Amino acid sequence: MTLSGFRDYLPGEAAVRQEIVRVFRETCELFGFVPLETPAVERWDILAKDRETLDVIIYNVQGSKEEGDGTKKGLRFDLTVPLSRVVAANPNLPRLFKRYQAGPVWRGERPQAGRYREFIQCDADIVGTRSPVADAELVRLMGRVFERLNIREYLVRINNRKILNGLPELAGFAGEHLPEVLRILDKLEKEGLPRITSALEESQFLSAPAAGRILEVLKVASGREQWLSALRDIFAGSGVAQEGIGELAEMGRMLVESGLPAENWTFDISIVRGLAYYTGPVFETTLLKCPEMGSVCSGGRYDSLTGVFGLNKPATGISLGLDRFYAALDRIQALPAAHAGPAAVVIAVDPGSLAVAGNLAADLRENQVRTTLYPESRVRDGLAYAKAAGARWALILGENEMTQGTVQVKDLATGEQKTVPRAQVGSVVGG
RNA sequence: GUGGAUGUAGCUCAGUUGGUUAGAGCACCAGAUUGUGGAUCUGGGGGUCGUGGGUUCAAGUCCCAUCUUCCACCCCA
Repeated sequence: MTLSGFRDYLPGEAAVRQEIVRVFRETCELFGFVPLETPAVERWDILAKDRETLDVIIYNVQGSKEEGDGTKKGLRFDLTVPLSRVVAANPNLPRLFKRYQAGPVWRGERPQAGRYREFIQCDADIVGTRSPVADAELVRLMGRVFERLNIREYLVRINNRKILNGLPELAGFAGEHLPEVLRILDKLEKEGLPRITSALEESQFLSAPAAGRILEVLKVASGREQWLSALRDIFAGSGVAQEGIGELAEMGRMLVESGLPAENWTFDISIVRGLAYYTGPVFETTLLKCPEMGSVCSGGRYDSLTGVFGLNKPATGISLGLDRFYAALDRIQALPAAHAGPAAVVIAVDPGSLAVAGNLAADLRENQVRTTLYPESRVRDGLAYAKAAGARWALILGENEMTQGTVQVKDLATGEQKTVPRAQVGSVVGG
């Protein structure tokens, strides 16, 4: 029995999860990223550096009696803060640092479907450039991961915090109330424009004209070229917003050139992102067939986070939530196939044949065939194991075969069985 | 963290206003078949009814607590 929000992954599920991570890693390397690994446990002041409110979700780590020091520590709740720490602590890293990392993180929130207390994040980050080209590369990278997993029906929605930062100026409300306003905008997709409209109109922080200006922005909602030009007009007087719009325009051009299909991305003013450290472009990805699972992959630019640790470098990153992604794919029956378990099972008829069977298994493995040597000389059980394990071939040998120098090769998919000379087994099973 | 549902065999579930040794299908195991799985037949094992208390002559059924999973809020992958 596991703790609430913590789970075991039995082989069938674990194999598929690892397959997804494998695709993620390969794609990252194809995009020129290098791996990074950091500890699960971090000093508390590092984790809580950016936001005191995060305290509520950070797991406390008591440490052992033996270690005895009073350092307060906790489990990492994301991979971005540790990355920022590493970057700040290692000034000799390449000026342009592209790293990927897949590993567990912990958050003490109430579990729900696709939402756990321990979950794996697959992160790709680019440190050392302010160019929106980097943000576009991250979106393209994750698009590639989706494509390789045969997921075509997904949508990356992109916004820029700089545009949202122009809202107080545009609508005429105090900047300190922006977080409240953003919380309302964030619910646009979930609750719909009518409810958001009344929420804005009823807000204590907003005058009627202010609410009206915000609604004007909301009506543009999402789009690509038209969206950009509409916002350019609305935010004509705001320098920050214009800067943000310009960055998105460049991102958009790069996405088009990268070959990301137009139906897979859009700009959307209601994408906010809760984490406070975002400063520029932000993105969220949902599976169109499973919108109720929410964002399975998201991220954004955090140009000032490394500064918190003493070395100021711009950075942008994206993160695929493996567990939620898996839960969503499972729900829409789109999980990738995973090859795990033996392709061939070698079965000895009698104890005297086990050694020769072991030798045959070694040969098959030498030929890259995933092979189990059935450890007992019981044909019935060996075949049952082979079937249950999903193996394609059963290779049976006993005294008769040993004297003839042959092996019985049974194709478990068709039930066909034939006598094959020992030397040819590799070509039959391998091909 | 707040509010609300849920929990019976490995899985999906049934179980009548509390009333004898708690059932079904699938799965599993054994035999028919001591060198051949998946079909068929016959037989079989398996549940302290999530856990712990309480009410009652009697609790799967009622009450309380606790845990799990799920839903909403919050937050987010």
